[in-house]
Amino acid sequence: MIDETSSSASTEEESAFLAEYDASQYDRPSTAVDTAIFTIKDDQLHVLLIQREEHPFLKQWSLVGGYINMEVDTDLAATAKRKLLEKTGIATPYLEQVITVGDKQRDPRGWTISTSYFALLPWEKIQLRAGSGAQDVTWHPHSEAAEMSLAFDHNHLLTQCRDRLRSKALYTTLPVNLMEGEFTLNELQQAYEVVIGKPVQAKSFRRRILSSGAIKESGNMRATGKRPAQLYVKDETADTYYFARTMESLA
Amino acid sequence: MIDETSSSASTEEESAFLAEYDASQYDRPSTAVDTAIFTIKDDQLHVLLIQREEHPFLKQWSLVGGYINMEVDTDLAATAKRKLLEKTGIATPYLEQVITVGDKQRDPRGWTISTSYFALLPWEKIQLRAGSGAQDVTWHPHSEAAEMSLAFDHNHLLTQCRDRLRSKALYTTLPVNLMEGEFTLNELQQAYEVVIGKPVQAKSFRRRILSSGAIKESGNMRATGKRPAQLYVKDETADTYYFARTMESLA
DNA sequence: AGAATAGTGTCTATTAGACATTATCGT
DNA sequence: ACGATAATGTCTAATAGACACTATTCT
Repeated sequence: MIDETSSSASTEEESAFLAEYDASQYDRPSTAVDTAIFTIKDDQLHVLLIQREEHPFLKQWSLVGGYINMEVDTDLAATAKRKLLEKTGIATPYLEQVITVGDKQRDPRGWTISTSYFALLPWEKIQLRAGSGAQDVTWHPHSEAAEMSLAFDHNHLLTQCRDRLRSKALYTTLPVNLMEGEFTLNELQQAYEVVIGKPVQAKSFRRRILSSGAIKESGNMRATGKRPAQLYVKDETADTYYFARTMESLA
Repeated sequence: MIDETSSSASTEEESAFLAEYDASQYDRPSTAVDTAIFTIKDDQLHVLLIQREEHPFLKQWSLVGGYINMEVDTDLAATAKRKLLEKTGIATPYLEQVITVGDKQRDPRGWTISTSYFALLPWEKIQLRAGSGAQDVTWHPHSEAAEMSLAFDHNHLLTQCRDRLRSKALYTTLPVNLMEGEFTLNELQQAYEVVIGKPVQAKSFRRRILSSGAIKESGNMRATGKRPAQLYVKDETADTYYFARTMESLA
């Protein structure tokens, strides 16, 4: 059921309207994109933070983000990816939009909007790049970051991103995105446990993961002293798998 | 772990910076909020659409939305609620943020952002208000709306909202928000079936809902011809309940 | 009694939890 | 053989699906 007047995205009348339209004449909130970049390092969930070099919140730590550049960013995710590439050198992370906040209070300069994402990176891949002006960009254990006073409402955004990640780890194969190359099932299980914050049953875990199709045997074994472990790699053709039941996860 | 320089949201230096800051000097995307307002009417999922009175997409149907008014809207949800109140007279619907889209193409005037929400309303409560200028605001069956060519990328936003609603109906008590006052379990089951698009097992459904604590017996019975049915009301003190397992829903 | 709608009994199927047991390595 | 880590066997628990069956009303 197409409306009669619908397909006219370029009538003369509309062209005239657009020609006179001045995009900058109305007051608008400023718009940013902020990403909680997660990785696992030393058996702990870490998040990448940047120390601000400008007001407001000068010197305070913040998520990786910045304003949309309407010249170069084709869409919102492009802004997130651009900042991520600048700071970590990684172009194609797992990236998921979480929540958009916008109000009068979160920035002392007035009404602002920020769309938050979280990214998952395998630690091995990362080579940090000092930002312009030797900006301080460093990994913080999530537990510590959560206790810090971050810039803007980034504590809130970080919590939202963290909760989403933890919750999805209970019923999806998302944490597979934290792995790189070949890995054992026990290593993947550890990644899950770090994300969830609790141990999981090895047997249940293996049953679920292996039936999900998210990973496949690499053919090789890891010989680390005792009984060698089967090595797996991500099945790049597989989407994130959603289980019909959530894991309870142990006390 | 508080950074030494962190709590200084009002140093002299920062005050000076803020005083000189001119919020309008930078180019920014325009920012809107659009809501898919859902209700069930005649055993079909309906969505409220508005016929646009302005360019671009003049005369085409769109979701209920509009620009953020930085003067009156305290936050993003306030914009959604303001528009919803204007069109439906309802102030406190169930409202959930779904996705934020932003790119160069979705509006011919250039880079724009829209944050989408969906709202759930019981049909009985609604009294439509013709908008300013006798604007055309009407309910459309979702199946028809999905076939129409909506303004901007509202087909995409509608799909996202619809998918989120359907998906959550399989493992939460969200559809309870579509009910008003007293209702029978069969009526609630029908609401679920309309949202999901498939029939569900009565026995499983009753087991789940009654164990969720989302509703409680009203004490009254509905006498509609045959065996009378127990009437229930929402338990307003209960949050949306998340089941540990997803319903399969029948073919 | 019969029809219609409300609601239950109960059996099966699936899959997670628990945890004992076996498998395979290095020394 | 022993210790350690990898992996499996298998029993129980929880809950969804299927569907026959009972309950309550009206005519």
